[in-house]
Amino acid sequence: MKTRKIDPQDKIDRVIDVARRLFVEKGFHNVSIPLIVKTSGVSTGAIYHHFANKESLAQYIHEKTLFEFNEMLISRLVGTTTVYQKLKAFAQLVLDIAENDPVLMQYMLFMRHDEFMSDHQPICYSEPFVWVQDTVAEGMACGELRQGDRLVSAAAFTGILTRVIEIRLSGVLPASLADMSEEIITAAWQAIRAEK
Amino acid sequence: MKTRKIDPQDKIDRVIDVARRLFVEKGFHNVSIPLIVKTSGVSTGAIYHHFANKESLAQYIHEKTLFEFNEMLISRLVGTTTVYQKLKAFAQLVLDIAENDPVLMQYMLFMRHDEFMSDHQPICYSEPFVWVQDTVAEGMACGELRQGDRLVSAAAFTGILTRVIEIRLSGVLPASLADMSEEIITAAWQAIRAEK
DNA sequence: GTCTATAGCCCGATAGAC
DNA sequence: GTCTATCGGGCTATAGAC
Repeated sequence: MKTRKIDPQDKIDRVIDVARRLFVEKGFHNVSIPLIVKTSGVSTGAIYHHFANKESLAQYIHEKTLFEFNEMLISRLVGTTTVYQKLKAFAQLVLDIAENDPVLMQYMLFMRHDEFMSDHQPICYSEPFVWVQDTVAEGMACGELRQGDRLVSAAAFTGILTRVIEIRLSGVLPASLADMSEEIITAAWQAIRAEK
Repeated sequence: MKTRKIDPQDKIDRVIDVARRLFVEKGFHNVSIPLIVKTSGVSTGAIYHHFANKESLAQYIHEKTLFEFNEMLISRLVGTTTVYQKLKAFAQLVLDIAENDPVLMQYMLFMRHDEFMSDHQPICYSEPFVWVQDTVAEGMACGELRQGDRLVSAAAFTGILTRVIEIRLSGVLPASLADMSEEIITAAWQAIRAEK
């Protein structure tokens, strides 16, 4: 079996990683192609050979990121049955990602997708967030959760998580989310569960 | 008393209003001076006469917006005594603003301040959010709130509000926040209050 | 497929008349 | 104080060699 000299995919993967990090750090319009070229070590020509333009690159990164997150969620849900278990698995996942792959989480939470997607769907319509809404609806139906508007309860649950992650990633919260996860998940659950 | 012909302040106020709306809608770097000129009807020269550069304009808007919000909070807190009353007043304020002055709320929640302020303080350090943290600490001390990390509880309370506002302002939540305020504030309170 | 060089555009900021 | 006209610079995207 011949060893391939240099996989072209390596270059493009490097571009994608670097560009996603830079987009998150500086915002789409503060990241120039020359900067991506300098940071990734891949030339302008190579980038434009793979992507029609800067928007296409950003859109590709967007889809790839959502897909990765969704795959992780699906694998975490294996074996969960109650609404509590499912939502806890979701919460644990986002807290884990925030600590271990902060760029992915920052992209999901803070990226202004409308800067490169004119017909942009709000992120609340992306699969994982629709899943939270459906799970919340299920919890209301079976009495585990307080009755009410499913959008509001879903937003309450995710809002706690995202805001805690936000203060952690901005450096305000000194403790790691792993250490605080029990307390965070308790707060999120109290916000939506049915009264005893 | 003479009537002034044209108050120069009018022009500059129009620039500030227009620029804040455009910054919120499109982001700092997607708003060009020519666009502000066209939208506000005030010329390039007039803008640069009042502001050293585009960053200065954005910083002025930033300070003005935070100041306005803080003033509103202070006036809403008059007469409140318990931690519940105080936090409810805060919640009611942000929900009211989100419905009545969405640009102000969008600015507070979604603006990337680091695009025009290099030494930018995270917004969680701004006066109103520090106030929430202090109030939460007060509630823990007197037993109204569940014991725990004050940053986490404060983030839980504000996170519910901001996420609900986010889905409302993005058009996903059809019901007005005024109609949902009781349910929203209940969720936020349940997240942090002491067990009965 | 990948590179360098550069065309063409729009921006922020300035100059100078009024 | 306000205007129009314009300069210099950095950007996206392309051209053409290898």
